[in-house]
Amino acid sequence: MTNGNARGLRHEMGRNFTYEILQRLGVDIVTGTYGVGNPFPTEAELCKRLGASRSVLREAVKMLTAKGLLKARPRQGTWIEPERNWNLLDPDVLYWLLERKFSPGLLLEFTQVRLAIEPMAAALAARHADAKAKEAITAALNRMKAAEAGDDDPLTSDIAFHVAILEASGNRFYAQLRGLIEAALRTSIRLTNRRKGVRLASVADHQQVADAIFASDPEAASAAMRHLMVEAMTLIEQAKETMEATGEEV
Amino acid sequence: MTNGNARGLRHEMGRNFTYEILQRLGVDIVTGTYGVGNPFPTEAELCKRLGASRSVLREAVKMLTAKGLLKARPRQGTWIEPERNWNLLDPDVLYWLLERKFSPGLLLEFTQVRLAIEPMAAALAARHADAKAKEAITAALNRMKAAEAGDDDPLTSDIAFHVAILEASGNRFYAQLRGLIEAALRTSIRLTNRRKGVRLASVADHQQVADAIFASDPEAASAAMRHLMVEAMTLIEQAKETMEATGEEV
DNA sequence: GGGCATGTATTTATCATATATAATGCTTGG
DNA sequence: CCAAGCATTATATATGATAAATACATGCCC
Repeated sequence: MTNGNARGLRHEMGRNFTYEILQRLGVDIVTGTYGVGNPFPTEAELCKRLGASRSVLREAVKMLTAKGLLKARPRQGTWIEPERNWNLLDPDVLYWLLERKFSPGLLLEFTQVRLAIEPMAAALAARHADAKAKEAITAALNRMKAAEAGDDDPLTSDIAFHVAILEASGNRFYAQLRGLIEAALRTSIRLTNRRKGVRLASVADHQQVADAIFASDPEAASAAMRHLMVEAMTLIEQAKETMEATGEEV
Repeated sequence: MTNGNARGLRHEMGRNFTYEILQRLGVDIVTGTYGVGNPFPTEAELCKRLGASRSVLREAVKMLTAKGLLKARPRQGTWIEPERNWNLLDPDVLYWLLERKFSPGLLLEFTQVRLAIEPMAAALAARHADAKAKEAITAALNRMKAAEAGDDDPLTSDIAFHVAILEASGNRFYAQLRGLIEAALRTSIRLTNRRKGVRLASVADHQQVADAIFASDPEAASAAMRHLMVEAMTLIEQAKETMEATGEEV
Protein backbone atom coordinates (compact mmCIF):
# COMPACT_ATOMS: atom_id res chain seq x y z
CA MET A 1 0.00 0.00 0.00
CA THR A 2 1.84 3.05 -1.21
CA ASN A 3 -0.85 5.64 -0.62
CA GLY A 4 -0.25 7.80 2.41
CA ASN A 5 -3.86 8.67 3.02
CA ALA A 6 -5.24 11.06 5.57
CA ARG A 7 -7.69 8.68 7.14
CA GLY A 8 -6.52 9.10 10.68
CA LEU A 9 -7.31 12.80 10.67
CA ARG A 10 -10.94 12.65 9.91
CA HIS A 11 -13.61 13.28 12.47
CA GLU A 12 -16.67 11.12 12.33
CA MET A 13 -18.75 13.13 9.92
CA GLY A 14 -20.57 10.27 8.36
CA ARG A 15 -20.60 6.62 9.04
CA ASN A 16 -17.49 6.20 6.97
CA PHE A 17 -15.01 7.73 4.62
CA THR A 18 -17.13 7.36 1.50
CA TYR A 19 -19.92 9.39 3.07
CA GLU A 20 -17.45 12.00 4.18
CA ILE A 21 -16.24 12.41 0.62
CA LEU A 22 -19.86 12.46 -0.54
CA GLN A 23 -20.69 15.33 1.80
CA ARG A 24 -17.57 17.19 0.90
CA LEU A 25 -18.07 16.92 -2.84
CA GLY A 26 -21.80 17.58 -2.53
CA VAL A 27 -21.23 20.78 -0.62
CA ASP A 28 -18.44 21.86 -2.95
CA ILE A 29 -20.61 21.31 -5.98
CA VAL A 30 -23.68 23.17 -4.74
CA THR A 31 -21.62 26.05 -3.41
CA GLY A 32 -20.07 26.46 -6.83
CA THR A 33 -16.50 25.56 -5.95
CA TYR A 34 -16.19 23.83 -9.28
CA GLY A 35 -18.56 26.04 -11.22
CA VAL A 36 -21.72 24.73 -12.82
CA GLY A 37 -21.87 23.12 -16.22
CA ASN A 38 -18.13 22.84 -15.92
CA PRO A 39 -15.75 19.91 -16.17
CA PHE A 40 -14.91 18.18 -12.95
CA PRO A 41 -11.41 17.10 -11.94
CA THR A 42 -10.54 13.64 -13.16
CA GLU A 43 -10.84 10.65 -10.94
CA ALA A 44 -7.10 10.46 -10.44
CA GLU A 45 -6.84 14.16 -9.70
CA LEU A 46 -9.62 14.07 -7.11
CA CYS A 47 -8.18 11.00 -5.45
CA LYS A 48 -4.93 12.83 -4.94
CA ARG A 49 -6.62 16.01 -3.81
CA LEU A 50 -8.90 14.33 -1.28
CA GLY A 51 -6.61 11.53 -0.18
CA ALA A 52 -9.16 8.93 -1.11
CA SER A 53 -8.83 5.70 -3.00
CA ARG A 54 -10.49 5.26 -6.34
CA SER A 55 -13.15 2.97 -4.87
CA VAL A 56 -14.23 5.53 -2.32
CA LEU A 57 -14.15 8.35 -4.78
CA ARG A 58 -16.01 6.48 -7.47
CA GLU A 59 -18.72 5.37 -5.06
CA ALA A 60 -19.18 8.93 -3.84
CA VAL A 61 -19.32 10.21 -7.40
CA LYS A 62 -21.88 7.54 -8.26
CA MET A 63 -24.07 8.70 -5.38
CA LEU A 64 -23.81 12.28 -6.58
CA THR A 65 -24.72 11.07 -10.04
CA ALA A 66 -27.75 9.33 -8.57
CA LYS A 67 -28.80 12.67 -7.11
CA GLY A 68 -28.41 14.40 -10.44
CA LEU A 69 -25.41 16.53 -9.57
CA LEU A 70 -22.90 14.86 -11.85
CA LYS A 71 -22.67 12.97 -15.08
CA ALA A 72 -19.71 10.89 -16.18
CA ARG A 73 -18.75 9.52 -19.55
CA PRO A 74 -15.59 7.78 -20.67
CA ARG A 75 -13.01 9.98 -22.32
CA GLN A 76 -15.28 12.97 -21.89
CA GLY A 77 -14.82 13.17 -18.17
CA THR A 78 -17.14 13.97 -15.32
CA TRP A 79 -19.29 17.08 -15.53
CA ILE A 80 -21.38 19.03 -13.14
CA GLU A 81 -24.95 18.94 -14.33
CA PRO A 82 -26.83 22.21 -14.81
CA GLU A 83 -28.77 23.13 -11.72
CA ARG A 84 -32.13 22.28 -13.22
CA ASN A 85 -31.13 18.64 -13.23
CA TRP A 86 -30.21 18.50 -9.56
CA ASN A 87 -32.66 16.52 -7.46
CA LEU A 88 -33.74 19.39 -5.25
CA LEU A 89 -36.27 17.07 -3.70
CA ASP A 90 -33.50 14.89 -2.37
CA PRO A 91 -33.01 15.79 1.30
CA ASP A 92 -29.23 15.68 1.01
CA VAL A 93 -29.17 18.04 -1.92
CA LEU A 94 -31.57 20.46 -0.28
CA TYR A 95 -29.60 20.34 2.93
CA TRP A 96 -26.33 21.06 1.16
CA LEU A 97 -27.91 23.94 -0.68
CA LEU A 98 -29.60 25.55 2.27
CA GLU A 99 -26.92 24.90 4.81
CA ARG A 100 -23.92 25.97 2.88
CA LYS A 101 -25.13 28.48 0.42
CA PHE A 102 -27.78 30.11 2.44
CA SER A 103 -30.34 31.50 0.12
CA PRO A 104 -33.62 33.01 1.30
CA GLY A 105 -34.79 32.81 -2.29
CA LEU A 106 -34.56 29.05 -2.34
CA LEU A 107 -36.10 28.82 1.08
CA LEU A 108 -38.97 30.92 -0.18
CA GLU A 109 -39.48 28.66 -3.14
CA PHE A 110 -39.49 25.67 -0.84
CA THR A 111 -42.05 27.33 1.39
CA GLN A 112 -44.19 27.72 -1.69
CA VAL A 113 -44.08 23.96 -1.96
CA ARG A 114 -45.17 23.68 1.63
CA LEU A 115 -47.90 26.23 0.95
CA ALA A 116 -49.21 24.01 -1.81
CA ILE A 117 -48.91 20.69 -0.01
CA GLU A 118 -49.41 21.15 3.70
CA PRO A 119 -52.89 22.68 3.71
CA MET A 120 -54.06 19.85 1.52
CA ALA A 121 -52.31 17.38 3.80
CA ALA A 122 -54.15 18.88 6.75
CA ALA A 123 -57.44 18.54 4.90
CA LEU A 124 -56.73 14.92 4.06
CA ALA A 125 -55.71 14.29 7.65
CA ALA A 126 -59.02 15.75 8.81
CA ARG A 127 -60.75 13.20 6.59
CA HIS A 128 -58.69 10.09 6.99
CA ALA A 129 -56.45 10.28 10.05
CA ASP A 130 -56.65 7.18 12.17
CA ALA A 131 -56.24 7.02 15.95
CA LYS A 132 -52.50 6.42 15.78
CA ALA A 133 -51.92 9.35 13.46
CA LYS A 134 -53.96 11.60 15.71
CA GLU A 135 -51.94 10.50 18.70
CA ALA A 136 -48.78 11.48 16.88
CA ILE A 137 -50.21 14.93 16.23
CA THR A 138 -51.19 15.33 19.86
CA ALA A 139 -47.79 14.16 21.01
CA ALA A 140 -46.05 16.65 18.77
CA LEU A 141 -48.28 19.43 19.97
CA ASN A 142 -47.50 18.53 23.54
CA ARG A 143 -43.83 18.66 22.72
CA MET A 144 -44.34 22.15 21.31
CA LYS A 145 -46.04 23.21 24.50
CA ALA A 146 -43.21 21.72 26.51
CA ALA A 147 -40.75 23.55 24.29
CA GLU A 148 -42.52 26.79 25.02
CA ALA A 149 -41.76 26.17 28.68
CA GLY A 150 -38.18 25.30 27.84
CA ASP A 151 -38.59 21.57 28.41
CA ASP A 152 -38.13 20.46 24.82
CA ASP A 153 -36.51 21.62 21.63
CA PRO A 154 -38.72 24.11 19.75
CA LEU A 155 -37.29 23.20 16.37
CA THR A 156 -37.57 19.43 16.72
CA SER A 157 -41.07 19.60 18.08
CA ASP A 158 -42.19 21.96 15.33
CA ILE A 159 -40.82 19.57 12.73
CA ALA A 160 -42.53 16.66 14.47
CA PHE A 161 -45.86 18.44 14.28
CA HIS A 162 -45.71 19.10 10.57
CA VAL A 163 -44.40 15.62 9.86
CA ALA A 164 -47.20 14.08 11.91
CA ILE A 165 -49.78 15.82 9.77
CA LEU A 166 -48.06 14.96 6.52
CA GLU A 167 -48.05 11.33 7.57
CA ALA A 168 -51.64 11.51 8.78
CA SER A 169 -52.62 12.54 5.26
CA GLY A 170 -52.06 8.99 4.12
CA ASN A 171 -50.32 10.25 0.99
CA ARG A 172 -46.88 8.74 0.70
CA PHE A 173 -45.56 11.60 -1.39
CA TYR A 174 -46.66 14.15 1.13
CA ALA A 175 -44.91 12.15 3.81
CA GLN A 176 -41.75 12.46 1.75
CA LEU A 177 -41.57 16.14 2.61
CA ARG A 178 -40.43 14.97 6.01
CA GLY A 179 -36.76 15.00 5.19
CA LEU A 180 -37.05 18.18 3.17
CA ILE A 181 -38.89 20.09 5.87
CA GLU A 182 -36.34 18.99 8.37
CA ALA A 183 -33.59 20.38 6.18
CA ALA A 184 -35.50 23.59 5.55
CA LEU A 185 -36.58 24.29 9.11
CA ARG A 186 -33.14 23.63 10.50
CA THR A 187 -31.90 26.31 8.17
CA SER A 188 -34.71 28.78 8.49
CA ILE A 189 -34.32 28.91 12.22
CA ARG A 190 -30.92 30.43 11.64
CA LEU A 191 -32.76 33.17 9.85
CA THR A 192 -35.48 33.80 12.37
CA ASN A 193 -33.34 33.35 15.44
CA ARG A 194 -31.30 36.38 14.56
CA ARG A 195 -34.11 38.81 14.40
CA LYS A 196 -35.78 40.47 17.32
CA GLY A 197 -39.52 40.08 17.38
CA VAL A 198 -39.31 37.36 14.79
CA ARG A 199 -40.09 33.85 15.86
CA LEU A 200 -41.68 30.69 14.68
CA ALA A 201 -45.44 30.49 14.60
CA SER A 202 -47.15 30.21 17.94
CA VAL A 203 -48.33 27.02 19.55
CA ALA A 204 -51.86 28.40 19.50
CA ASP A 205 -51.82 28.61 15.71
CA HIS A 206 -50.66 25.02 15.53
CA GLN A 207 -53.32 24.04 18.00
CA GLN A 208 -55.96 25.34 15.63
CA VAL A 209 -54.75 23.04 12.90
CA ALA A 210 -54.86 20.07 15.23
CA ASP A 211 -58.30 20.98 16.52
CA ALA A 212 -59.71 21.16 13.02
CA ILE A 213 -58.22 17.79 12.19
CA PHE A 214 -59.65 16.22 15.33
CA ALA A 215 -63.00 17.81 14.50
CA SER A 216 -62.79 16.20 11.06
CA ASP A 217 -63.16 19.60 9.45
CA PRO A 218 -61.04 19.58 6.28
CA GLU A 219 -61.81 23.17 5.31
CA ALA A 220 -60.81 24.55 8.68
CA ALA A 221 -57.73 22.37 8.85
CA SER A 222 -56.63 23.52 5.45
CA ALA A 223 -57.24 27.17 6.29
CA ALA A 224 -55.43 26.98 9.60
CA MET A 225 -52.45 25.31 7.98
CA ARG A 226 -52.42 27.83 5.18
CA HIS A 227 -52.28 30.50 7.84
CA LEU A 228 -49.15 28.91 9.31
CA MET A 229 -47.55 28.69 5.90
CA VAL A 230 -48.32 32.27 4.94
CA GLU A 231 -46.91 33.35 8.26
CA ALA A 232 -43.71 31.42 7.63
CA MET A 233 -43.48 32.83 4.15
CA THR A 234 -43.90 36.38 5.38
CA LEU A 235 -41.09 35.93 7.86
CA ILE A 236 -38.75 34.67 5.19
CA GLU A 237 -39.73 37.43 2.81
CA GLN A 238 -39.00 40.04 5.43
CA ALA A 239 -35.67 38.48 6.21
CA LYS A 240 -34.85 38.30 2.55
CA GLU A 241 -35.62 41.97 2.04
CA THR A 242 -33.58 42.93 5.05
CA MET A 243 -30.68 40.88 3.83
CA GLU A 244 -30.86 42.34 0.37
CA ALA A 245 -31.13 45.87 1.69
CA THR A 246 -28.21 45.58 4.09
CA GLY A 247 -26.13 43.06 2.12
CA GLU A 248 -25.94 41.23 5.40
CA GLU A 249 -24.59 37.72 5.63
CA VAL A 250 -26.56 35.14 7.55
CA MET B 1 -9.10 -12.13 -15.27
CA THR B 2 -10.69 -15.37 -14.25
CA ASN B 3 -14.30 -14.26 -14.26
CA GLY B 4 -16.31 -15.52 -17.17
CA ASN B 5 -18.87 -12.74 -17.05
CA ALA B 6 -21.99 -12.45 -19.12
CA ARG B 7 -21.23 -9.03 -20.55
CA GLY B 8 -21.55 -10.00 -24.14
CA LEU B 9 -25.14 -11.07 -23.72
CA ARG B 10 -26.58 -7.87 -22.48
CA HIS B 11 -28.65 -5.58 -24.61
CA GLU B 12 -27.96 -1.89 -24.25
CA MET B 13 -30.33 -1.06 -21.44
CA GLY B 14 -28.34 1.69 -19.89
CA ARG B 15 -25.18 3.44 -20.80
CA ASN B 16 -23.18 0.70 -19.19
CA PHE B 17 -23.22 -2.38 -17.05
CA THR B 18 -23.40 -0.53 -13.74
CA TYR B 19 -26.61 1.20 -14.78
CA GLU B 20 -28.04 -2.06 -15.98
CA ILE B 21 -27.44 -3.62 -12.58
CA LEU B 22 -28.87 -0.48 -10.96
CA GLN B 23 -32.09 -0.80 -12.93
CA ARG B 24 -32.31 -4.50 -12.30
CA LEU B 25 -31.80 -4.23 -8.55
CA GLY B 26 -34.03 -1.16 -8.31
CA VAL B 27 -36.90 -2.93 -10.02
CA ASP B 28 -36.36 -6.09 -8.01
CA ILE B 29 -36.40 -4.15 -4.77
CA VAL B 30 -39.53 -2.13 -5.44
CA THR B 31 -41.40 -5.12 -6.78
CA GLY B 32 -40.65 -6.96 -3.57
CA THR B 33 -38.42 -9.69 -4.97
CA TYR B 34 -36.31 -9.49 -1.86
CA GLY B 35 -39.06 -8.48 0.53
CA VAL B 36 -39.00 -5.24 2.45
CA GLY B 37 -37.20 -4.67 5.69
CA ASN B 38 -35.36 -7.87 4.87
CA PRO B 39 -31.69 -8.70 4.56
CA PHE B 40 -30.21 -8.47 1.13
CA PRO B 41 -27.86 -11.01 -0.40
CA THR B 42 -24.23 -10.38 0.40
CA GLU B 43 -21.95 -8.61 -2.01
CA ALA B 44 -20.26 -11.83 -3.02
CA GLU B 45 -23.57 -13.62 -3.47
CA LEU B 46 -25.03 -10.89 -5.65
CA CYS B 47 -21.89 -10.69 -7.76
CA LYS B 48 -22.22 -14.36 -8.51
CA ARG B 49 -25.93 -14.18 -9.14
CA LEU B 50 -25.75 -11.18 -11.49
CA GLY B 51 -22.42 -11.92 -13.10
CA ALA B 52 -21.10 -8.53 -12.07
CA SER B 53 -17.80 -7.54 -10.59
CA ARG B 54 -17.62 -6.13 -7.13
CA SER B 55 -16.93 -2.63 -8.46
CA VAL B 56 -20.06 -2.63 -10.55
CA LEU B 57 -22.18 -4.13 -7.85
CA ARG B 58 -20.95 -1.85 -5.11
CA GLU B 59 -21.47 1.25 -7.23
CA ALA B 60 -24.99 0.18 -8.08
CA VAL B 61 -25.72 -0.54 -4.43
CA LYS B 62 -24.34 2.85 -3.47
CA MET B 63 -26.69 4.55 -5.92
CA LEU B 64 -29.62 2.62 -4.50
CA THR B 65 -28.47 3.71 -1.06
CA ALA B 66 -28.42 7.30 -2.25
CA LYS B 67 -32.05 6.88 -3.28
CA GLY B 68 -33.01 5.51 0.11
CA LEU B 69 -33.70 1.94 -0.99
CA LEU B 70 -30.83 0.25 0.80
CA LYS B 71 -28.62 0.62 3.81
CA ALA B 72 -25.34 -1.21 4.35
CA ARG B 73 -23.20 -1.69 7.42
CA PRO B 74 -20.14 -3.85 7.96
CA ARG B 75 -20.79 -7.26 9.45
CA GLN B 76 -24.50 -6.49 9.59
CA GLY B 77 -25.00 -6.74 5.86
CA THR B 78 -27.10 -4.77 3.43
CA TRP B 79 -30.77 -4.25 4.17
CA ILE B 80 -33.73 -3.04 2.24
CA GLU B 81 -35.04 0.09 3.87
CA PRO B 82 -38.69 0.29 4.85
CA GLU B 83 -40.76 1.86 2.12
CA ARG B 84 -41.26 5.10 3.97
CA ASN B 85 -37.57 5.83 3.54
CA TRP B 86 -37.53 5.38 -0.20
CA ASN B 87 -37.09 8.61 -2.13
CA LEU B 88 -40.42 8.51 -3.93
CA LEU B 89 -39.62 11.92 -5.32
CA ASP B 90 -36.66 10.50 -7.18
CA PRO B 91 -37.74 9.99 -10.79
CA ASP B 92 -35.98 6.64 -11.02
CA VAL B 93 -37.69 5.29 -7.94
CA LEU B 94 -41.09 6.50 -9.04
CA TYR B 95 -40.56 5.06 -12.47
CA TRP B 96 -39.56 1.67 -11.09
CA LEU B 97 -42.58 1.66 -8.84
CA LEU B 98 -45.13 2.71 -11.40
CA GLU B 99 -43.73 0.82 -14.31
CA ARG B 100 -43.14 -2.50 -12.72
CA LYS B 101 -45.57 -2.72 -9.92
CA PHE B 102 -48.43 -0.91 -11.43
CA SER B 103 -50.47 0.59 -8.69
CA PRO B 104 -53.39 2.95 -9.31
CA GLY B 105 -53.23 3.79 -5.62
CA LEU B 106 -49.77 5.24 -5.91
CA LEU B 107 -50.67 7.00 -9.11
CA LEU B 108 -53.62 8.53 -7.31
CA GLU B 109 -51.42 9.75 -4.52
CA PHE B 110 -49.07 11.27 -7.04
CA THR B 111 -51.93 12.99 -8.77
CA GLN B 112 -52.79 14.48 -5.40
CA VAL B 113 -49.35 16.04 -5.46
CA ARG B 114 -50.05 17.42 -8.89
CA LEU B 115 -53.40 18.67 -7.65
CA ALA B 116 -51.62 20.60 -4.93
CA ILE B 117 -48.77 21.95 -7.01
CA GLU B 118 -49.88 22.51 -10.57
CA PRO B 119 -52.75 24.95 -9.99
CA MET B 120 -50.43 27.05 -7.91
CA ALA B 121 -47.77 26.77 -10.59
CA ALA B 122 -50.28 28.00 -13.15
CA ALA B 123 -51.15 30.93 -10.91
CA LEU B 124 -47.49 31.81 -10.48
CA ALA B 125 -46.98 31.49 -14.21
CA ALA B 126 -49.84 33.89 -14.80
CA ARG B 127 -48.04 36.39 -12.59
CA HIS B 128 -44.43 35.95 -13.52
CA ALA B 129 -44.03 34.11 -16.81
CA ASP B 130 -41.61 35.85 -19.15
CA ALA B 131 -41.80 35.84 -22.92
CA LYS B 132 -39.65 32.78 -23.31
CA ALA B 133 -41.70 30.77 -20.86
CA LYS B 134 -44.88 31.79 -22.63
CA GLU B 135 -43.42 30.72 -25.93
CA ALA B 136 -42.72 27.30 -24.48
CA ILE B 137 -46.32 27.01 -23.37
CA THR B 138 -47.57 28.02 -26.79
CA ALA B 139 -45.23 25.59 -28.46
CA ALA B 140 -46.41 22.74 -26.26
CA LEU B 141 -50.02 23.62 -26.94
CA ASN B 142 -49.35 23.61 -30.65
CA ARG B 143 -47.79 20.20 -30.31
CA MET B 144 -50.93 19.00 -28.56
CA LYS B 145 -53.03 20.32 -31.40
CA ALA B 146 -50.74 18.61 -33.89
CA ALA B 147 -51.05 15.43 -31.89
CA GLU B 148 -54.80 15.65 -32.09
CA ALA B 149 -54.39 15.56 -35.87
CA GLY B 150 -51.97 12.68 -35.58
CA ASP B 151 -48.88 14.73 -36.38
CA ASP B 152 -47.22 14.50 -32.97
CA ASP B 153 -47.14 12.26 -29.94
CA PRO B 154 -50.06 13.00 -27.58
CA LEU B 155 -48.17 11.82 -24.51
CA THR B 156 -44.99 13.75 -25.13
CA SER B 157 -46.82 16.94 -26.00
CA ASP B 158 -49.03 16.67 -22.93
CA ILE B 159 -45.97 16.27 -20.76
CA ALA B 160 -44.34 19.22 -22.49
CA PHE B 161 -47.33 21.40 -21.72
CA HIS B 162 -47.36 20.67 -18.01
CA VAL B 163 -43.61 20.98 -17.78
CA ALA B 164 -43.69 24.33 -19.56
CA ILE B 165 -46.07 25.69 -16.95
CA LEU B 166 -44.13 24.25 -14.04
CA GLU B 167 -41.04 25.94 -15.40
CA ALA B 168 -42.89 29.16 -16.09
CA SER B 169 -43.78 29.30 -12.39
CA GLY B 170 -40.22 30.26 -11.64
CA ASN B 171 -40.18 27.90 -8.68
CA ARG B 172 -37.33 25.47 -8.97
CA PHE B 173 -39.03 22.85 -6.85
CA TYR B 174 -42.12 22.92 -8.98
CA ALA B 175 -39.95 22.45 -12.02
CA GLN B 176 -38.59 19.32 -10.37
CA LEU B 177 -41.91 17.62 -10.94
CA ARG B 178 -40.81 17.40 -14.56
CA GLY B 179 -39.14 14.03 -14.21
CA LEU B 180 -41.85 12.73 -11.92
CA ILE B 181 -44.69 13.75 -14.18
CA GLU B 182 -42.95 12.16 -17.07
CA ALA B 183 -42.72 8.88 -15.17
CA ALA B 184 -46.32 9.14 -14.02
CA LEU B 185 -47.88 10.09 -17.34
CA ARG B 186 -46.03 7.43 -19.22
CA THR B 187 -47.58 4.94 -16.87
CA SER B 188 -51.04 6.39 -16.61
CA ILE B 189 -51.46 6.31 -20.35
CA ARG B 190 -51.30 2.55 -20.11
CA LEU B 191 -54.31 2.83 -17.86
CA THR B 192 -56.38 5.21 -19.93
CA ASN B 193 -55.46 3.78 -23.30
CA ARG B 194 -57.19 0.56 -22.49
CA ARG B 195 -60.57 1.98 -21.77
CA LYS B 196 -63.12 3.02 -24.30
CA GLY B 197 -64.42 6.51 -23.86
CA VAL B 198 -61.55 7.28 -21.54
CA ARG B 199 -58.89 9.63 -22.77
CA LEU B 200 -56.56 12.34 -21.67
CA ALA B 201 -57.98 15.78 -21.10
CA SER B 202 -58.90 17.70 -24.21
CA VAL B 203 -56.75 20.28 -25.88
CA ALA B 204 -59.50 22.83 -25.28
CA ASP B 205 -59.16 22.39 -21.51
CA HIS B 206 -55.44 22.91 -21.79
CA GLN B 207 -56.01 25.93 -23.96
CA GLN B 208 -58.01 27.51 -21.16
CA VAL B 209 -55.07 27.21 -18.81
CA ALA B 210 -52.77 28.81 -21.34
CA ASP B 211 -55.22 31.59 -22.09
CA ALA B 212 -55.53 32.48 -18.42
CA ILE B 213 -51.76 32.57 -18.08
CA PHE B 214 -51.39 34.80 -21.13
CA ALA B 215 -54.14 37.04 -19.74
CA SER B 216 -52.16 37.28 -16.48
CA ASP B 217 -55.16 35.97 -14.57
CA PRO B 218 -53.81 33.81 -11.71
CA GLU B 219 -57.22 32.84 -10.37
CA ALA B 220 -58.48 31.61 -13.72
CA ALA B 221 -55.23 29.84 -14.47
CA SER B 222 -55.34 28.07 -11.15
CA ALA B 223 -58.97 27.07 -11.61
CA ALA B 224 -58.45 25.82 -15.13
CA MET B 225 -55.47 23.76 -14.07
CA ARG B 226 -57.35 22.39 -11.10
CA HIS B 227 -60.02 21.30 -13.54
CA LEU B 228 -57.45 19.33 -15.52
CA MET B 229 -56.12 17.71 -12.38
CA VAL B 230 -59.52 16.75 -11.04
CA GLU B 231 -60.32 15.29 -14.42
CA ALA B 232 -57.13 13.21 -14.37
CA MET B 233 -57.84 12.09 -10.85
CA THR B 234 -61.35 11.02 -11.72
CA LEU B 235 -60.07 8.91 -14.58
CA ILE B 236 -57.58 7.16 -12.34
CA GLU B 237 -60.17 6.62 -9.65
CA GLN B 238 -62.52 5.05 -12.13
CA ALA B 239 -59.80 2.81 -13.48
CA LYS B 240 -58.82 1.86 -9.97
CA GLU B 241 -62.35 0.88 -9.07
CA THR B 242 -62.74 -1.11 -12.24
CA MET B 243 -59.50 -2.91 -11.59
CA GLU B 244 -60.43 -3.67 -8.04
CA ALA B 245 -63.87 -4.87 -9.01
CA THR B 246 -62.69 -7.13 -11.80
CA GLY B 247 -59.31 -8.06 -10.35
CA GLU B 248 -58.01 -7.13 -13.75
CA GLU B 249 -54.33 -6.78 -14.46
CA VAL B 250 -53.14 -3.74 -16.31
C1' DG C 1 -27.10 -18.27 37.26
C1' DG C 2 -26.14 -13.80 35.57
C1' DG C 3 -23.48 -10.22 33.97
C1' DC C 4 -19.24 -8.84 31.82
C1' DA C 5 -14.93 -9.06 29.29
C1' DT C 6 -12.97 -11.05 25.36
C1' DG C 7 -12.27 -13.52 21.18
C1' DT C 8 -13.92 -14.94 16.72
C1' DA C 9 -16.23 -14.89 12.55
C1' DT C 10 -18.43 -12.46 8.95
C1' DT C 11 -19.65 -8.66 6.31
C1' DT C 12 -18.94 -4.31 4.35
C1' DA C 13 -15.25 -0.67 3.67
C1' DT C 14 -11.05 0.63 1.75
C1' DC C 15 -6.85 0.42 -0.95
C1' DA C 16 -4.32 -0.86 -4.88
C1' DT C 17 -3.57 -2.31 -9.56
C1' DA C 18 -4.40 -4.33 -14.00
C1' DT C 19 -7.21 -4.36 -17.93
C1' DA C 20 -11.28 -3.18 -20.86
C1' DT C 21 -14.12 0.05 -23.12
C1' DA C 22 -15.52 4.16 -25.17
C1' DA C 23 -15.30 8.74 -27.03
C1' DT C 24 -12.58 12.06 -29.19
C1' DG C 25 -9.32 13.99 -32.17
C1' DC C 26 -5.62 13.29 -35.29
C1' DT C 27 -3.51 11.27 -39.12
C1' DT C 28 -3.10 9.41 -43.25
C1' DG C 29 -4.24 7.43 -47.59
C1' DG C 30 -7.50 7.79 -51.27
C1' DC D 1 -11.81 16.98 -48.85
C1' DC D 2 -13.19 13.04 -46.63
C1' DA D 3 -13.22 8.69 -44.48
C1' DA D 4 -10.91 4.75 -42.18
C1' DG D 5 -7.97 3.71 -38.84
C1' DC D 6 -4.86 4.92 -35.01
C1' DA D 7 -3.57 7.26 -30.79
C1' DT D 8 -5.02 9.25 -26.66
C1' DT D 9 -7.25 9.63 -22.44
C1' DA D 10 -11.08 9.54 -19.83
C1' DT D 11 -14.24 6.30 -17.19
C1' DA D 12 -15.66 1.35 -16.57
C1' DT D 13 -14.70 -3.15 -14.92
C1' DA D 14 -12.31 -6.96 -12.61
C1' DT D 15 -9.88 -8.69 -8.77
C1' DG D 16 -6.94 -9.43 -4.84
C1' DA D 17 -5.43 -7.94 -0.34
C1' DT D 18 -6.32 -5.68 3.95
C1' DA D 19 -8.97 -2.84 7.43
C1' DA D 20 -12.83 -1.91 10.29
C1' DA D 21 -17.05 -2.85 12.50
C1' DT D 22 -20.07 -5.63 15.06
C1' DA D 23 -23.12 -9.71 16.01
C1' DC D 24 -22.41 -13.74 18.34
C1' DA D 25 -20.34 -17.10 21.12
C1' DT D 26 -17.28 -18.29 24.70
C1' DG D 27 -15.73 -18.45 29.08
C1' DC D 28 -14.51 -16.11 33.31
C1' DC D 29 -15.68 -13.99 37.63
C1' DC D 30 -18.91 -13.02 41.26
